[in-house]
Amino acid sequence: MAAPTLKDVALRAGVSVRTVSNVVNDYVYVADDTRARVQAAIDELGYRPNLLARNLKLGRTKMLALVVPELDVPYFAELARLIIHEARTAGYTVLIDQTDGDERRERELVTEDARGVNFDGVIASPLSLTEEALEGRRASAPVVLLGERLFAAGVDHVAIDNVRAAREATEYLFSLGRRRIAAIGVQHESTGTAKLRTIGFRGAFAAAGAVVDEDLLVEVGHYHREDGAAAMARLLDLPEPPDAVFCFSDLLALGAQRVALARGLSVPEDLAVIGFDDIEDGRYATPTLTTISPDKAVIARSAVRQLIARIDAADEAAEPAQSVQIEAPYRLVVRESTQGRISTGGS
Amino acid sequence: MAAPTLKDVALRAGVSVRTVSNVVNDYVYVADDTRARVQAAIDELGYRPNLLARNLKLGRTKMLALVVPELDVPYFAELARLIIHEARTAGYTVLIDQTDGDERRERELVTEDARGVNFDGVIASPLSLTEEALEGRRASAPVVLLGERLFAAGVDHVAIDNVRAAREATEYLFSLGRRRIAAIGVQHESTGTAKLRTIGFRGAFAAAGAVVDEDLLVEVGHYHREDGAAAMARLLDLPEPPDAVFCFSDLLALGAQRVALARGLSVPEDLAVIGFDDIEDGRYATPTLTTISPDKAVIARSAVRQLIARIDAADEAAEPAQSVQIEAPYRLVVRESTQGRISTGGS
DNA sequence: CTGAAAGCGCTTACAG
DNA sequence: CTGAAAGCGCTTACAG
Repeated sequence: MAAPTLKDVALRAGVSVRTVSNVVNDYVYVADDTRARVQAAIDELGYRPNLLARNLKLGRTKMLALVVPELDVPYFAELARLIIHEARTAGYTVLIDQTDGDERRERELVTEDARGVNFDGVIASPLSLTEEALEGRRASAPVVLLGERLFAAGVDHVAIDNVRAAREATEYLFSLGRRRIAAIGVQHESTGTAKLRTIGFRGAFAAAGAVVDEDLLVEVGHYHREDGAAAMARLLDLPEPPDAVFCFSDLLALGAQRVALARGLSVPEDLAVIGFDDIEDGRYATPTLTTISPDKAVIARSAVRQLIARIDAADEAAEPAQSVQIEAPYRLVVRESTQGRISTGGS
Repeated sequence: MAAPTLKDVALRAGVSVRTVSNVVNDYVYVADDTRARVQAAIDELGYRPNLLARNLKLGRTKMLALVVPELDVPYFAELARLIIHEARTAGYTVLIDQTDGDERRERELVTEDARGVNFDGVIASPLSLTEEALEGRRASAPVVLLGERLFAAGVDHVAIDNVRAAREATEYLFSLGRRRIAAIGVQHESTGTAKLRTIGFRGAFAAAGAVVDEDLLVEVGHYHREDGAAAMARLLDLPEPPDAVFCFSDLLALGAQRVALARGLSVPEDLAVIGFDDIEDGRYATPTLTTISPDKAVIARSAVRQLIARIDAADEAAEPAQSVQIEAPYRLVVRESTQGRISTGGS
């Protein structure tokens, strides 16, 4: 009843465990007849190698940890899907650590010593990780960070140019003739994405020679639909409501759009809405959502490959190489929420 | 540079590894001063137990595998979030296996011998697993299945009563006075959810003394937005289009609704739409989506607890207990897509 | 091409 | 309450 071991197979095939191991691991120098005999024993016994023992011996697990704040945020779910796919292609399984945005857990997972642990490396999309936390990091498992750019931290990153993307989104709204342009998603506490996108937003105003009405910059606790909804409600209660809004995530945009529509506004006629992330949701909303679309496939692929390269490099005990900053492409995807209208006519 | 081991700590504290292990594992019978001395050594060395070694020794990993077709389908993402949360509460980490609906992979993960593997148990939400596959299963790791009911298979299940839920949804449409009621989501190949919901749908017709117009039953390849959109387009091209549609998932419903709106129909005036799953998406769509809402928290909690109970029972080597069928509650959530309208007026 | 043997770092039955 | 020692099931340097 106990699972057959390498030793059981060796006994049955009349060879040493060494040879069985060689067969199991497709080692080349095994005589054909030996291999056949061993394979027969394996099949008869239904032998399957014990991964736990292999892990201990080799010191690696062929598992990657993916650290995300919330798996049910579509952007993370879509990214997770791609990352799992890439990892699988490379022979790795993904273990998900959901932090719920808890900074302490993010920090632990990314900065703590991770030797002898169940994964070989970490891909993390931190919400609130500070540069200081990263400076003091003593993790032995390689880490690749997603979606932020905390320079000087000596950690590999994959991200789009958030400043430029945000500026493009805002400039596009200017180009439509909008003048009272709001932004939803500012976070003063943030060291990351929110700050960069705010800089881009302001940059577009500067370039247009326009002045930012600070009342139109709305801070949010999270990047969820409900935060977008609450923010929009506040904006619409202003004496002079906006005629366009740039939301720092598609979820914020969908929440904002919902409130605008529910209050009887026409989108885009009365209010142009643009989001960020290009989640599938926005492609089926009515109106469909204009958005900044980061190339998630490139982000996932780059992150997995870079991480695995680090893992392999660690095996060869080379000196720690320079940290790498990978810039993924993005594009502005124009849909109905800023330009078209659905065929129902209206207004 | 090498990570400190139990032995290093023992040497430094002047005790045996046994004692260090006792301290690390909070074994009660350790003298206070011994404990203090060992703890000091642990802190000085920065010792952290090697999980890989512990796994091998104990034969378990405190990891659960979650097998889902696609992580970026919101229903699975929301469920995954809850499952990860529950697992964490119980001291388990979750490893995600994404099958892309590939039946072979589903089968392998659920039915193969899983001794000496990186997880202690499996929660699976199979798309195409057949009863036969389950009959022949020789997995040693416990399995809990989600969302289907393949009786007689001797595997634990957690599911809502899909037949009753589907009938209720359909009866509700009848109660609104709708008569040409379509269904999107039929799958003739399916052994699971789709079949059960179809039965419920037909049951409502039977109860109402109405005849199902087979042209209004639309089969789909997947339960995605695009499938719902394509199905709706077909229905609207019918000489006598439906006045209501029951979609077997919210994604199908959102796709269907999008097409209806884009063609200038009013929802719910011209077409009532009801979905299944209650994903957050539907709560912010315009109009908001009426749906069957399975209690995902209960599903996640029941699944994790049942699985862990099996894992613990296996430790005690009791005889394999009867399989358990856990029925989770659900409710019909009525929103704008079947009754209200947004304040913009219209029609 | 293959064998005998060490060792990865833990946990724990057995003594005391 | 603690020690000395075996063993979980692999991989692999060392010989031959």
